[in-house]
Amino acid sequence: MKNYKISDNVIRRLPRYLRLLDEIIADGTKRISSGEMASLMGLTASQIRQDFNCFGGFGQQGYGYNTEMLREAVASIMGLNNGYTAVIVGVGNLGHALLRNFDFGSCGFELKAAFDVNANLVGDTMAGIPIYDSNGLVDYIKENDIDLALLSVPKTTAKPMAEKLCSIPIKAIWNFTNVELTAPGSDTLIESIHFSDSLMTLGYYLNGHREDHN
Amino acid sequence: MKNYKISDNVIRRLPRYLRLLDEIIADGTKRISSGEMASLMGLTASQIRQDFNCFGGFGQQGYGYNTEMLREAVASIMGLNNGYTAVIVGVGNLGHALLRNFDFGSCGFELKAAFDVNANLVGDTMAGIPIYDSNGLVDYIKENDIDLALLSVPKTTAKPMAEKLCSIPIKAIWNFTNVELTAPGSDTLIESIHFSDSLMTLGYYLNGHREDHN
DNA sequence: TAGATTGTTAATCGATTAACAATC
DNA sequence: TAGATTGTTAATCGATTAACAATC
Repeated sequence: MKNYKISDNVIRRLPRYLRLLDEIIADGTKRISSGEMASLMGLTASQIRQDFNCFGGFGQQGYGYNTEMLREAVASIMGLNNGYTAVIVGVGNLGHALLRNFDFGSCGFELKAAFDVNANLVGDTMAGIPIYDSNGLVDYIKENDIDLALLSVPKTTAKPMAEKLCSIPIKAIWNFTNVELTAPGSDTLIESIHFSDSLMTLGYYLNGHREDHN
Repeated sequence: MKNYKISDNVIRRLPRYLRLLDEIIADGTKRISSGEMASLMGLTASQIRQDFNCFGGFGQQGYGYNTEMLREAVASIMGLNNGYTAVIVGVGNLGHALLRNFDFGSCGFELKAAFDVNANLVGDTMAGIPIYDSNGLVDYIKENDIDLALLSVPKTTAKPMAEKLCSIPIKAIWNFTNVELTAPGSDTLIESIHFSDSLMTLGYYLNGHREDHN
């Protein structure tokens, strides 16, 4: 593993490689060349080889890449076997849907608990996940050494809650609140899913600028 | 409006500008310089001026930008006033949550209807939105000239459903299925929200590579 | 071995940053 | 007017693509 900075562009292609590899492994494909991957994904073979060589050589000249070995290498880079732990903060419609639907395990995370202020929810168990009172959140994170908080509270409480989490500090926040969050003076990583940014981007391309999306 | 290609990087910053502008307009700020925006957003003043100048000059030398004018300019570029129409395809947990929670209007879209195969849901109205049988989806889109389908069906039906939508063709698909979709031979725009890509990226940065996220 | 395909260096392309003249 | 800040051109930086020697 090299020490120089690997660009975020490369990192964000890794999950796509993983997705492709899972698909072709399920089909029984044992080996693949960078050229084949390229045409399946709409990238160049050069770029794919460059990407993997940021982390070391996973291929073999004249042969290509062993799909299962490559899959394991990418999984390991992404920390999929690190047993990260997560909690959900805010069990409204969206938190609820993610709790029930989202496969944390396939991303290397174990969902341990959920937290809400709503007394009607507190004490319940949903899909095997206990829902606790938000008052106990900070202590729970400290005591159980939780890595990540999925933040799905209402917009109005997003910033104070994020600040509280950063001050623990928790290692990472996965932000679904559609509020721009920063972690000044804290090491907490913040990764946001901004639904509206994504939809507005589509609005732009629908707005007569469709030449070149995808 | 220029005719050369504007990069996707620029487009994806526009919603962030909009978010900032909404925030400072709410605070009563009437004008702002590129330098002030830059420090609030962690960008450079140069980049901000370059971004806006892709679409024409919205500022005034010696003064800066009028926040409300700039907000309107960005909104117009993103097509926020175009009255786009949308339907939800698949009313499971996630589709349900988006139907109830997500503010389509603030992105320039009007949610018209939802579709599902589940007979228990068909005929209901949720948050003012009727739920119809999926059998009627294609006709509904054609007859009502729907611009966008939010795709939140189970993984297994994602590809065939996407193909069906592309063959109409619908103008855009907003893909929440976590399946890689393409629209070969069709003009349909596809924009995907891959939750797991986002979470795996966090996994990477948690995995001892934290130097430089954000 | 000959053919294929990687790993890696070099060339190109595009995006960001810096600089500054124009101008409000 | 003088000061401030844009719009825009030029310089830099980084990412992608091309080329090819290494090697399985």
